[in-house]
Amino acid sequence: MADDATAGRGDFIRQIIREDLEAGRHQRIATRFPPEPNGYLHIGHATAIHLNHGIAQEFGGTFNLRFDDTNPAAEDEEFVESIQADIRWLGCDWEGRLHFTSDYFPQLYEYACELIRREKAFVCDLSSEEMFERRGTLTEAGGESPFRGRSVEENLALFAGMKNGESKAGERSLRARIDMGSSVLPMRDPVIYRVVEANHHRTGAEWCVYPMYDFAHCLSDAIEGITHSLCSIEFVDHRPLYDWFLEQLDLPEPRPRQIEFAKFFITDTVLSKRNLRRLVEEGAVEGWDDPRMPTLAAFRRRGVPPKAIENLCRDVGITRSAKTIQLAQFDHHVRAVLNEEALRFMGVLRPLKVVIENYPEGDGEQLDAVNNPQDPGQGTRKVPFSREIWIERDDFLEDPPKKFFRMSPGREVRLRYAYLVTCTEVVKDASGEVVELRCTYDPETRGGDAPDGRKVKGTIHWVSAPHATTAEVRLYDHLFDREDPNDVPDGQDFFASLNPDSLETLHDVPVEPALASAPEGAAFQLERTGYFAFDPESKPEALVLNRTVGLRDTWAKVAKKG
RNA sequence: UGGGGCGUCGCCAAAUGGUAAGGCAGCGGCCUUUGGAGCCGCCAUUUGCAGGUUCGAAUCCUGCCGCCCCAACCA
Repeated sequence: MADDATAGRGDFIRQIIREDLEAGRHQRIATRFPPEPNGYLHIGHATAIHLNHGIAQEFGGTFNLRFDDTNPAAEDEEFVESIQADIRWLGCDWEGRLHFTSDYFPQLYEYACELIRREKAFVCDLSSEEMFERRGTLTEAGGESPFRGRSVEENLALFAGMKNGESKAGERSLRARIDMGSSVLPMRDPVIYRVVEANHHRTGAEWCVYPMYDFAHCLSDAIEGITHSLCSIEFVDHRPLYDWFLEQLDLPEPRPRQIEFAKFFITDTVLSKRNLRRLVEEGAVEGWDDPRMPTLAAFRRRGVPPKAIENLCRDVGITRSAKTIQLAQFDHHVRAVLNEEALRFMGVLRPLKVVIENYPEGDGEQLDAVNNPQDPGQGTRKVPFSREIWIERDDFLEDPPKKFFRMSPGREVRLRYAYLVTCTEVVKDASGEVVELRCTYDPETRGGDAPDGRKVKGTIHWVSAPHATTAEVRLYDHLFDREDPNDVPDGQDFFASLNPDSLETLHDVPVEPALASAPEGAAFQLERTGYFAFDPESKPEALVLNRTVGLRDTWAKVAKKG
C-alpha cells in the first residue's frame, strides 16, 4: 500500500510531503479535492482526485471532499450528486468527510470582519468597470481606490449592510488592502466578497454576500486542517494571496501549503467545462453522460473500467509541465484492464447468412466456449451451433488478397470453438450482392481442431441463426475528426470539427443467447470485434450494447498497405 | 511588455553531478482456435540553443530562444 510513498522517490509532491513529515512540520497528512459543483467531472479531474486520495492513503492521512460552492449563480445540486457518484466510481472514498465551503460562510464572514479590523480590507464602491480602469496593466501599476481609506467602523457597518441586502449586486465589494503596484496581479487589492443576488443550492437566500475563491479557499483549507493543498498550475500566481490571508489572520501553524501540478489534456476532445457544456446545451451530444463525452459519467456508461483511469493517471505521472496525452494511451489502458477482466461472447455486427449443407437439419448441438482465455478460472459456457449461422460480412471476400485469412470460396476456415468449414458456393441477388454462402463442414473437427493436424490460419466468429438473441449495438467513435478540435479556420469553432459518424447504431444484431444472462454491470468482449458494456437503457428482453473500445486491428493496417 | 511557470524521442516520463530507464505510438519477427493477448528485436552518441565550471553536466553558472499562465465582483 505504502509503496509509492516509501519505496521510490515518487513524484515531486510526495517528495515534499515526505520531507515535511521527516522534518516534523506535520504529524499527519490531510488532503482534499475541491470541485465547484458547476458541471460534470471529466478525465482531466481524475489526476487531482487520485493524487489527493492516493497521498492520503499512502501516508495514512485523510482525504476530504469539499464542494467549493461560493458562486450560487453557476452552481447546482445536480452537479453535487453527479460529482459524488463519479468520485465513488473512481474508487476514492472520502469516508464521510464531505464538506461544503458554504458550511463555513459564517466563519468566513467573521474572518473578513477581522481583516477589516486589522485594516487589511475595505469596502469599495467602485463598479467593476471603474475597477478595471484603475487596475493598471501588466507593466503599469494600478491606482488605489478612493475608498481605500475608510475607517474600520465605516467598513464594518458597510460590510454588514452588504450582508443584510442593503447593496445591489455590483454596487459595492469588500477588497483586500494589499498593493495596487504589485507585479503579481492577484495581489492588486483583490475583491474578496461580492454581493450576489441568486439562490444558493444549500443556503438559499440566507446570504447576500459570497466570498471569492482566493479568500475562501485557503481559509477553508485551514479550517479543515488540510496540510497540502494541491491544485493545478494556473493557480501559481495566486499562491502569494493564499499565504497572505493565512498570515494576516494569524492562523495557527502549521498552515496549509499550496502546491501546484499540471493537469493533463487529451487529444481528440475538448475538456473545458465551458466547451463541454456547449456540446450538451447545443445538442451535439445527448447529455453529460453521452458515451462520446470525456466526462467520467460518460466513460462509466461506455464501459470504461475505473481501474483503467487510475492506471492512466499513474502512468502519466505528476509534473509541472503542460501535457496532452494521446488518446491511444488512454485506449491502451482501457484495453489492458478489459483484456484481463472481460468475459467473451460472440456477436455478429453485420451479418451474412451461411448454410452448412452437410450439417443435419434440426436443433443442432451445444459447443464449449472459454469465457476468458486470460483467466481460465472464469470457466466455460455452452454455445449453440446449427446448420444456419451468421458470420461477419467483413469475414468473407469472394476474391481475397494474398494475406486475407478469413472465408473465401474453396478455402477452409475455423469457426471459433466449432468446426472447420469450407465455402462451396456464393449466392447473390439480382444486383450481384452476396446474400448467402453455402459451406460444408468437417465433422471430425468438432471444437475446431483437425485430427490430422492440418493447420488452418483463419478463425472467425459466428452466431447460430435460429438460436440468436438480438441486440441494439451502439458503435461510438471519436466525437471529433481531428486531434485538436479547436484547430479550425478563422471564424469557426470546434463545432466545425464534429465527426458526423461518431455514433453508428446497429439494430437486430445477432448475439449468442448467453449474453442475455451476463451480469448487468459486466464488461465483455464480442470476440474479434471489441469491448462492450450494457447501456443503462438495456433490458434482458431488449439488449442495448455500447462499444467501449475496439480491439487493436492489425489487419486493418495490413489491408491498408495493400 | 511586468510577474510567473515550463522546455529530455511523435506523445508521456525517469534521472536528485558518475556517463540518457520505462510506457504509449511506430517498425520488423515469433507465436496464436480472437489478425486479440503474449513474446523477441529496432526506435535520443544526446536532454531548446550558445558559452562556462568540473576528471566528469540533462543535472551547477551565465546569456539567449521558444511555448504557456496572469489584467472576472469565475473557480
